[in-house]
Amino acid sequence: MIDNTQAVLRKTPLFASLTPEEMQALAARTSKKRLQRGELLFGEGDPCAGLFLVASGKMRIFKLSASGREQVLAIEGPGSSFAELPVFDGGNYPAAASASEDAELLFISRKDFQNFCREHPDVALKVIAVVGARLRRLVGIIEELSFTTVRQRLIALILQLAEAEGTRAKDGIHLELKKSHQDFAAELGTVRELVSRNLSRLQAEGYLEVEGRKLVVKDVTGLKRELASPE
Amino acid sequence: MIDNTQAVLRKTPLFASLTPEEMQALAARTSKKRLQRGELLFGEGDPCAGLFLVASGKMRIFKLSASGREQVLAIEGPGSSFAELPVFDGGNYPAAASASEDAELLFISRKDFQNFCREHPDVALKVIAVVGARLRRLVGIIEELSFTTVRQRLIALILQLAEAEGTRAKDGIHLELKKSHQDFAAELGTVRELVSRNLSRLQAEGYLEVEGRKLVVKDVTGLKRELASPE
DNA sequence: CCCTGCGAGTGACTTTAGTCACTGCCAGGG
DNA sequence: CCCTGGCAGTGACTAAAGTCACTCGCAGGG
Repeated sequence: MIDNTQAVLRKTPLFASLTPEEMQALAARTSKKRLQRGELLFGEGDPCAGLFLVASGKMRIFKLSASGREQVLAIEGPGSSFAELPVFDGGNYPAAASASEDAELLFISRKDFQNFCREHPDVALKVIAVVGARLRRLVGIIEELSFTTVRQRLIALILQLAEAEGTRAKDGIHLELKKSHQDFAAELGTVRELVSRNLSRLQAEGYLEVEGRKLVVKDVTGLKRELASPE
Repeated sequence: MIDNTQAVLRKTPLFASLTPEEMQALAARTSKKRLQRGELLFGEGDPCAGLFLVASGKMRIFKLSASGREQVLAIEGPGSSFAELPVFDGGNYPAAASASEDAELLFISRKDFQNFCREHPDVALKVIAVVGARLRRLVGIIEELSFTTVRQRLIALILQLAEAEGTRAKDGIHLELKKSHQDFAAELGTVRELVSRNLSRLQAEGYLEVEGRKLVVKDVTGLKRELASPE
């Protein structure tokens, strides 16, 4: 499993450009962590211990409201890093992280990472690039929350999933949902019931076929039209 | 006005730690720009020309929706920089920027700034810190949009303004609003009418005294209670 | 095999948000 | 002095969003 560590580093944009020796050095400073689906890695406001890399599985970065609602900020898969930021500014984690699938992580302590950055200035530039991408995504979330309806966000999410993991058939694109409505609601910034209802409604309107967690997207262009038109 | 340039650099966190010679070198590469209140500096999606520093006035960074609504992402005053990000990742500006007050800016072209960063690795670390702060603010906006009502956001904004620029009197904290309801609506992610209505309602409930653009916050603790309690 | 618990679907309802249309106010320019 | 244009307030309405309270179905554990 140890040589695996370097493979993970190589797949992570932050470190992909390191020489084998540098990787070796860095790999020696990582530790492993396993999480089961649903397990919490850290909570919002926890002091920042260091940086995490996703080796396998998926991590969910989210905010939790006083009333128990969740808002997902990001879902990070293999090759992604997260919590880079508090490592630098010394603040606490601004959001919580839990495993949305069983996951394996690599951990690098704050100190080690900071030292490493000082010795490898180009890594700092990579950090900026990664953080920049994250920032763009957050701006996207704000845009969606501020300008669009739950219905539109749901449609956008479905189209995205269909594109990414759907299989084309002659009656439409088949798609298997891997999460509960609850989870989708958290990603869309709403509640379970609205996901359920909007799915039903989209089905009633003929855009979709819903059967349990299996979806058939029947009218992609129609859905896209829904996104574009203001009503 | 030219020596002024260095004063601005010194006030900007990104460059505050440079030596006088470095500042000199950098100052030589900046150009000035003046904007009148309301003037647009760049639009969303424009290709990124470089980095801007605020010398005086205020800049509003915002998103514009298809239907004409605005959502403010940040307001940057003297000493702030903005558009650092696209400088690095080469993408377009993710949002638009306009002057919310008459403003003077310093401009540094993408190339110059990149070269400068390469020669001064510690500046790159500063960039990370600045971007980190920005990211935290965006997460805050998402949290507000997702979890709170317009009413609560308005209350939070008023309390913030009262704290920052209000004057204490025995009938409450006096506060002069410097922007239109329209502008506040854009900051809160809603529409003019709701700002107007919610202000009236807060007055009716005895929390505020509204008279044109003059506000008297009469019950700070009551308002804070409104923020905490879910209803 | 029953019980339990989670996830899903839905009806009925309340509350917020947003839209439209109009009125009124005031400041500045012609 | 009138006209115009930007800003503010509000009534009346529609439409989203969210809440509450159930019911149903199914999978797993005891």
